[in-house]
Amino acid sequence: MNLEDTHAQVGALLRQNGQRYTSRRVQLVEILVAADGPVTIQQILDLDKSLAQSSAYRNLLVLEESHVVARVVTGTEFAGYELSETFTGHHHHLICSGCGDVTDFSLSSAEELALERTLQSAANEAQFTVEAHRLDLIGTCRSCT
Amino acid sequence: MNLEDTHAQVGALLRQNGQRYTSRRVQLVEILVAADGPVTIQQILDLDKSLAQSSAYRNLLVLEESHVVARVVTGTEFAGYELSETFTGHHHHLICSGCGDVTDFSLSSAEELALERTLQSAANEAQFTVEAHRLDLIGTCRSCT
DNA sequence: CCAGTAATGAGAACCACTCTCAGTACCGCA
DNA sequence: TGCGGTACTGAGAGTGGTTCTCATTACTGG
Repeated sequence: MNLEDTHAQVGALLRQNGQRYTSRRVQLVEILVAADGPVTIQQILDLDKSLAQSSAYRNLLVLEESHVVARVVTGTEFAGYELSETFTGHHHHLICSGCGDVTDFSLSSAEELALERTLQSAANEAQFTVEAHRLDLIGTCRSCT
Repeated sequence: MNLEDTHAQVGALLRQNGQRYTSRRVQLVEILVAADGPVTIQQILDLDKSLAQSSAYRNLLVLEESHVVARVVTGTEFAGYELSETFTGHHHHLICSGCGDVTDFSLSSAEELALERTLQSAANEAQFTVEAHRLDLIGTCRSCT
């Protein structure tokens, strides 16, 4: 999805929730678009010195409630935020235990389908209704090897 | 693994780390053995009123460092603790978005092997060295349906 | 242009978690 | 069995990421 369409769709999602697509929120979305994985609040504040911490948290919450961004908890540390799968497509995370960096990766649709089938049957056994799955790899990234 | 063996092995792991297996730690392990999923600090404190909060956190940290327990971060909420996979076997989590409850489930070894092969090849592409994977299902549990 | 309402920034408040420290329990050793 | 040293414990204070409050500012519909 190109940047223009992204902004248009974010605006639509926000308006559906009775929210405005203000310049602060545009800035946040652009930061997230530029990243190839979840971004922490601290990184966002460093990238945009004029943004108040409270505004960052508040707007990310609004964006989360409008399903524009997703909050990602990778470890014991801080939370990160990334665009929701509506924009990024379904994906998973490579979490480096050395530097804490998180990057996205995807499985092929065949692999993903096989995984979903497996998970569905496991969930059926436990009488659990699946809404989503979360799959992360923990290990060492290229630059930490 | 039966309770006796569990305590013996926990004791061994702790001694390897220069730690003692005190009565407080025995209590913690017994609480975790009785659970069928991660337990929060609050639940532990409720189950054992005589345990100081600081002792709970400190001992869980010691047990974690000795690879007896694993800290599990399921959502935006609090952390939970469970016995490490040495004791429970490799497993995954069913996370109920309704009540927040977390229960364990496992895949068959064939399914698990297939998953690992898929993940390994995806990681190779990204030049990422895999240490572990984490797979959770988010949805609605039986009693919240 | 003018309410009325939503968004913003600065700082205070909150709360899960960690640290400090004085008192207690345990272990090795004679 | 007693003794010294070290680890463990509990109570409370401290820390830091996150959330709340509120006065000010910026939209938006009429």
